[in-house]
Order: sequence, then structure tokens, then C-alpha cells
Amino acid sequence: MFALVDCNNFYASCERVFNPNLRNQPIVVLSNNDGCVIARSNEAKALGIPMGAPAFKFEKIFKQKNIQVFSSNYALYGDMSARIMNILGEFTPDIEIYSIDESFLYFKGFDKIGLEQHLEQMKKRVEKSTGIPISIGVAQTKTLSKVANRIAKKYPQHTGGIYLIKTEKLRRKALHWLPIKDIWGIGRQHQKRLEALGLQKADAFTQLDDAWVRKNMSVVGLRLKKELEGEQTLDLNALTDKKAIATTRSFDYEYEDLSYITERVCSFAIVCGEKLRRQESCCQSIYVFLKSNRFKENTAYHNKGISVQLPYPTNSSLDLVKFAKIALNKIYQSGIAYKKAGVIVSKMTPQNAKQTALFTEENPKHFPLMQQIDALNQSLGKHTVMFGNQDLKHRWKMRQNHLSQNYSTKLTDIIEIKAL
DNA sequence: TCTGGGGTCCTTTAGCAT
DNA sequence: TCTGATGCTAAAGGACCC
Repeated sequence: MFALVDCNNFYASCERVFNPNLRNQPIVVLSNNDGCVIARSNEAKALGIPMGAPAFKFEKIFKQKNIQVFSSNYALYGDMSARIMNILGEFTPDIEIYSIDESFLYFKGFDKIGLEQHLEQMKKRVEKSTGIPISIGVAQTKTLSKVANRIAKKYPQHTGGIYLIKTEKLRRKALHWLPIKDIWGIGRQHQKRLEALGLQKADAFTQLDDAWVRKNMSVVGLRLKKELEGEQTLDLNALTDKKAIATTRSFDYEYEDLSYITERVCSFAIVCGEKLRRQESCCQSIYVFLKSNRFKENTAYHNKGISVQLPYPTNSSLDLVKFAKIALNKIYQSGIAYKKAGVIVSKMTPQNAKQTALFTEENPKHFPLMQQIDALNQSLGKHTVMFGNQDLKHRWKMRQNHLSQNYSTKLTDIIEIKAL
């Protein structure tokens, strides 16, 4: 049986763990740059704050309804996530960490009663050790476990946060209940298509003709259908290295200035290098893009990107900067107000199995240099060693007006408990 | 003023070689 | 040498996820 474990309102719950005053309070957490709402507590959902709401349009409502607002604090969320995943790993060796707040687990050899008790213990353990509430859905396939999880979360009083689709009858009941748009793998485009055919619930989707689904929704759609029917087509995915690594950001304002944009793009390339070295990969392709503000009416939307093939696989930040600059200069146009830029590296090879081309210009000194820089930055703090292309004064800024402390990863931010 | 960031997989298409 | 059929690969774009 597959179990899907999902943390409830994860980011909002993390903020709450270290700040008990927030219990039962409406909370929202904002994206980078304090752009839009990416997490909401149940109370905030009840007040009608939609997912993805642009923060600037909701500021009044936040104040009026006394909603607590937080900038995203990824150091905190990442650390809490690691703790939770570690605990889950104690309950089964077969675990796929699917996202920062979700894991698929596989349980074999349990009878159904035994499994339910096991899961109850697991839920208690996580909640006691971390303070983060979770929901668990269990079924024959990953897709059905997603459905079960939804039921667990939607009816907590009834399910206690754990729901098993353990019989054929329950499977049918669940699919009859689940709206098409809430099926895992059905996004906006497919939703439109299916609803245009008059379908409303998941069971109607499973009654479609296989050939139609294959033709209109590709093999992905067909696999989905099988999974909902109880036939397993998806496996637990082993932990793998990333096949692409991206570092992209929106700017606080719009910029035309090439020197500013160059600095940002170089910094993104450097961060891509750090991420590559962390997973011990080299890349052989780098893609740089620039975008203008896509929400601005009356102005043409610019969105240009170009990929550059590297002459040899590398994870040296110096190399990446060099090629990122070449790419940037090919796409940059003066007179355009840019709002966002990014660097994406791909075509990975393992660092240790690197095949050196005959006529490379690769500098053998880069590797030990990068190792030293990474070590210094790790032990002494992120910005200890920076590169000449970077803005050493850190003049660029991200809006983060509501940042909480790094309660669990920074000694100076640890919470104090005061006697009254 | 102010609308995120980081991924995966699949299909289509263009270019190239046979 | 030209042409069409076939097959491969890479890039681009579209769908999805959190």
C-alpha cells in the first residue's frame, strides 16, 4: 500500500511552531519579494484569501481582518522538513520525498488493522517531535493515495487525519466524490477539456475510452486513469540527482541597465555552480533568460532566452559566469525594462566521471579553488567569499518585510522562554 | 511602486544523416 | 546528382507538480 503524507498548511504551520501566539490565528506566508500568497492557515483560507493572491492587492484585507503576514523563511522550512522526513524514514525504508512538505511511503507486509495503528503512531511521533500537523492518505496506488489524503485533510473530525481507501467500494465512493479538477495530474487545460465534455467527477473521467485519453492527454493521462482504476503504473521514485538546476529571480523594480542585470545574472550563475557542486555534478549546457513585466498592459512583453553549450562539463562558478555573460550579451536589448532574469544549467554528468575533451580550456586550478570557497562559505557564512562580478555591497534587495527568525538553524535566533 | 521559484516528463518539430 | 522515405537527436514548448 502507498501512503501519502502531507504537512498541513506547511509554511504557516512552521511559523506557528515557534510562536504559539499564532495558534488559531489567520496566517499567510508570501513568496520571495513578498509577491504573492503561497501558504495560508485554515483561518486565512476561511477568510477567503486565495492561493497566489498578489500581496499588494490584499494589504488592506490583511490589516482589516488582522491576518498575520510572513515573508518566506526557507531556512526554517527546509530544516523542519528534514526533521519530519527523518522521522517518517523510521517507519518504512521505502520513502520518496516528493516535495518540501510531502512524501510517498510504501508499506508492505502489514494487515490493514496493523497498518492503521502503525500510521497513527507515525502521525503522533511527527506531531509531538516537530509540532507540525500532518495528514495521511493510503491506497493501492500513488494517485489514489493522493485522493485518500484529500479526504483525510478535508474531514479531519471524521478521519482523524488518516484515511485508507481499503476496499473497491470505498474507491468508487471516493472517485464519485472527487471533482475532476482536483485529480492529481489534471491541471487547468485538461480540466477545461474534460468539463467541456460534461464530466464533473473523477469517476466520469475513468469511464472515458482509453484511446481517447491516450490521444488527448498523452501517456501521462492514460497512466493517471489506470492509477485511479486501481492499477499501479507509478512507482516510488528513488532519490536522484537533479537533471536541471535553476536560479531565477524577479527584481524589486524594473531595470534597463546592463551592468545591473549583468551582476544579477553572474550571481545566479555562481549560485548554480554552488548547487551543482553540492550534488557533485557538472553541467554541459547553460540557459540564460530575461523577461519584462508580464502583467504590464500597454507594453509589449519581452521574454528572451538562449542556451549555450559548454566545451567541457564544469561546475566551476568562474566558467559558468563566463558563459552566462556570453549568453546574456546575445539576448540583452537596451531600452527594455526587465523585471526578471534567470540561469538554468542542464545536461548533467557526475563530477567524478567527467570526460575531458581533447582540447579543453578547462583550468585545473578551478576545482580546488571552488572547494576552498565552498568550505569557507559553509563554515563562516554565505557571503564570506564572493566573486568580482558580484555586487559586494549587496545593493540589490529582495522585499522581505515580514521575515521571522531562523529559530531552528541559527543560534542567535533560538527562542527564549521567559518565566512570568 | 507592488503578481514566486524550482522542478519533471512528454510531444512536436526541425535539421541532419542514411 | 537529385529526390523521397526513414530514423535519430536536440531544442522548444506545453502540460503538470509543489
